[in-house]
Amino acid sequence: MIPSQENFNKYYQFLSKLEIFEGVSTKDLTDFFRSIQIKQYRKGEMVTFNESEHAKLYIVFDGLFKLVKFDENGEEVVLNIMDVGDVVTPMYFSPYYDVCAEFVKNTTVISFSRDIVDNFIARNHQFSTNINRYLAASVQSIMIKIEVMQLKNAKEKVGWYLVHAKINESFELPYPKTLIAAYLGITPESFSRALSELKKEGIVLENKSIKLQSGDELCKYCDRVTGSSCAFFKTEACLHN
Amino acid sequence: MIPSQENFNKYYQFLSKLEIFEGVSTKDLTDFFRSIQIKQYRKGEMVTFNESEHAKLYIVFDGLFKLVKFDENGEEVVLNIMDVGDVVTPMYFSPYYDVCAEFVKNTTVISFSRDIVDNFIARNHQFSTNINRYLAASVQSIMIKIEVMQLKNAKEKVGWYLVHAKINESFELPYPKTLIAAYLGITPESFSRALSELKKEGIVLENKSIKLQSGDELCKYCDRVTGSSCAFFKTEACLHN
DNA sequence: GACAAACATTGATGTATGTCAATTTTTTTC
DNA sequence: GAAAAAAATTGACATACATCAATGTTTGTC
Repeated sequence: MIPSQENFNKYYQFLSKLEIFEGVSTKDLTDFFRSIQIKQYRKGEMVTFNESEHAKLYIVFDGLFKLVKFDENGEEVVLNIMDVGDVVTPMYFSPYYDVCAEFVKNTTVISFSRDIVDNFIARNHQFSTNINRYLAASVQSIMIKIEVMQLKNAKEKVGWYLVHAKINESFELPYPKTLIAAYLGITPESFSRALSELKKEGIVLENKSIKLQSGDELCKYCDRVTGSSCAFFKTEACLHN
Repeated sequence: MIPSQENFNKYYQFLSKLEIFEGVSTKDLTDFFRSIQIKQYRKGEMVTFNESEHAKLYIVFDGLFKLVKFDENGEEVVLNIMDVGDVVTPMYFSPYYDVCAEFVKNTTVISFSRDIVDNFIARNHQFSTNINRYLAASVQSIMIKIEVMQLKNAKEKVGWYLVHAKINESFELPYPKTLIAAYLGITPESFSRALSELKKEGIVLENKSIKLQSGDELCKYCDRVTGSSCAFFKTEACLHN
């Protein structure tokens, strides 16, 4: 779908605030944004980024989806939860690597075809740098995910996710528990049991809002990268030295 | 250490064959390679890429190391096995994300400081593109790792690793079993038991060499991306359609 | 605001893989 | 090529989490 002028402005406003376009001149952006493609998906829909559909850069404008992989038995891994403003670039993946988008809400996705992106990268050094940073950040965050999945038990995983939410979303659990459980690689049952363990430590979830008894109960579940966005990072209240 | 002219040629030969320098003009490369730094590490050594040492691009010239992360209890995850020609770029990671190199053999590492790399990226578009591709490939391979670690049981993990080895290293197990076990997130004991399960299926490991009864026993453990490098990919002998 | 659908919790039970310990095999070193 | 060190195997046992099933709670829809 090619957007009308009015809609174009709406998308322009949205896109120009994203990190991957930071520092790119208004003129270049306007130009680049001319080639946006918009697509809507319904809650529950599932799309495989198969060979022919790989070659794009996708940005979530509105809604929510899971980036998942299935094995032969239909078991799924949640690679990432894609929220408004999040970016995914299967365009440089192997055409044989099938990832899949599973829409959790009705979702509007903005996409740019690979040629357009490659062309823009070639012409605009700032954008090229931004894409580098974005990819490096992806590498880092998946590495952290591996670490969490392999070293932590269920309680620690949930604790870790809660500090995350506490620091970034100010004490709100942003998604349904089932979704977070899947992201953490545990069952909803284990998630629930982990929560009741945490309750004993003074960490309570009251309709999606995190309540702490004394305030520092979650600190032991915090990693340094997440911690570095915390108001108390490296103060005497913080466990990171 | 700054290399002598003779050594410089040796490194030049080596580096110029790497994917990340593909398509870059000889002149630009020669220039860039002037700023290489060489460092040797001894088997068993461990180096944390702490804040001050993050800002580099590292290339394994010779030897072998594990890229690992430790938690508070000293438990480790092997994020990757770094072999000759492999590249790691913590330079765009958070300064608070500590990864660690654990040297499995005596190892020579070539590095470039971040300023130098950034500068080269700015001047040389081909190199910038290569770095993009390299980072995207990293994202993909870590995603595959997550998938393997979460969906497969011990036997399937080992089977998966063996197809890998079969296709890429022509029937040789490239590393000690303990190292591969750690990479797969299982104990050496489980690795060993998985191997004896596989033996029942006609897959035998005879001093680091993979012997197959009829030849297709490993196919069921193959993923499409790995498979796409196989000589029989998508032929009637292949399970991928 | 009633009903269905989705989400969440709780308990009982099973199992894959970790842990510990003893032994064998392979590799390294002098 | 003998001795020491490292790597691999095997068995007995423990356990965290998955699975299954029943029930309760929240959310969304007409």
